[in-house]
Amino acid sequence: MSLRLYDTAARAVRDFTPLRAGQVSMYVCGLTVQGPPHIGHVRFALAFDVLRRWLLHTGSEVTYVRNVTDVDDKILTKAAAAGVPWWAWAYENERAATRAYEVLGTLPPTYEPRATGHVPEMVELIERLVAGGHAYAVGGDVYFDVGSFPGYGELTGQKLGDLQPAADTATDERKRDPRDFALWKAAKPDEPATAAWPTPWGRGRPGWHLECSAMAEKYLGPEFDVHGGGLDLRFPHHENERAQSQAAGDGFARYWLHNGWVTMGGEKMSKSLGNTALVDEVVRRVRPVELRYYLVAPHYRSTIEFTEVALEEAGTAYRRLESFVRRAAERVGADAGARVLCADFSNAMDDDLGTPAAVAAVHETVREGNTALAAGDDRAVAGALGSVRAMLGVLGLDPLDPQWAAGGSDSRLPAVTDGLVALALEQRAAARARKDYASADAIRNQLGALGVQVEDTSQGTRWELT
RNA sequence: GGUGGAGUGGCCGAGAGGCGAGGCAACGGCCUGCAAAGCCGUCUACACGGGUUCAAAUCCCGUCUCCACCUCCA
Repeated sequence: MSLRLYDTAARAVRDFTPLRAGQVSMYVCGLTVQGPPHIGHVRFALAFDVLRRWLLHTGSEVTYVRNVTDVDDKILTKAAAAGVPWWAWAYENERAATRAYEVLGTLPPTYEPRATGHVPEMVELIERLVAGGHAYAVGGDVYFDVGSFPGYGELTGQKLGDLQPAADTATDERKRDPRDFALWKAAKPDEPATAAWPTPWGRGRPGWHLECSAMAEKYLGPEFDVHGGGLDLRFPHHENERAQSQAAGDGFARYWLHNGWVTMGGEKMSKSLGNTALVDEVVRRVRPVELRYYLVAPHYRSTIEFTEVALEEAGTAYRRLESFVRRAAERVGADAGARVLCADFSNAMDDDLGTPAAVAAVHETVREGNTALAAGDDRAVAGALGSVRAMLGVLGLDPLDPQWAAGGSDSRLPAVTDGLVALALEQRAAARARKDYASADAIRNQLGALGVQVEDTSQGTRWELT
């Protein structure tokens, strides 16, 4: 069986055959860096990280481009409200996004272009569209002429006549058709001069959709394999990208993939609804790897209703897997066992990244491994360990991966240390009370050897690290 | 109004005509000095009403509820 993926454009699962065998090109819409990312913002990164890992595992090279939208209306508004330059606001939030991607163990993209770095490419693309009769300038704005592209609406099954007219009243009368969308926006007097670039149509800034068309072509060529992003990007963003690029003569994306929502209280997680959980905050209470398990185990196209109970359950389930891997590694060595995947796992992954069934396969292998562990069958333990690590690796969840191995990041450790030292000191106090000074001194010496210096004061015993 | 998606056992969460996904919780057992972990077993569900079929959670018709997009949005 080979990989099959659900293609939004086809509204069906299709066999996946890349343009060039063994070399997959992916463009994934990244974040508009207008604020720190919440759990919902980050799901797409995990979903496409799993796709990438699966492609890599099955022997493909993957060129993965994920953009950063670092100039747009919201960035300008929010930065102005905060009294900060828009570029500083954008960069601060870009760093927050990068931290979130990293803490959840996503592989870094092959390249991560910023919109502001690609104005010349965008201008060129607009020129091609104007020359081809697909775009027109009005004042300093340039609009895409939706009527000039017969395929408009095909991606999402929209008919032009059924669309609700756009609500951007200010520019309405300048458009030939209310559904025409901005490729380029003229600079406005109240916007910072630094947020405008010179073009043949005057100074201005990019319309949102244009950047992806321009950057995808620059880094992946006129036609590439996978274009991904969140569900909400289907329309208008991806419909518009597709229209621009194809009107300009590019083949553009061959498969369109969209991930589902993270909801809270039944509704899409979003700042305006106030139902968000920031990645930074959640990761303080829950180990990042457990959060990753929680977000990766359900199917990427289904909705995840974010609840504390479900998050805890995911943690428990993950710890079961982790516990087997650790115990098995102690027994037979971390690298023992062939790294072969279960057939069930591979079949599940090939079937539109069926992570739920894939995770079930991991749990079953762990059960076999636990049985082998109890029976003292080291060969079987090694087999299960190699297999489990390989499968978890594909999901980015191998507990022994250096990404997760650093125990120092576990926030519970200081409390554990306090408790352990207190425990030792209680034993020592008990020994002193019965005048067993040999035992008391032995405890003090052992603690000292670990760098814990014990001092008996009139206020009681205290300790510090030397 | 248009387009798309969802409703599954105590909970999470898959599946998509017939063989009890998986996990969490609970209960019983094995193991264990006790516990934990682990293993075995129990709990047989698919929003509602019709229909098709030997057989429907899965297909068809209808109904209800919820969500998303059509304006910025992962």
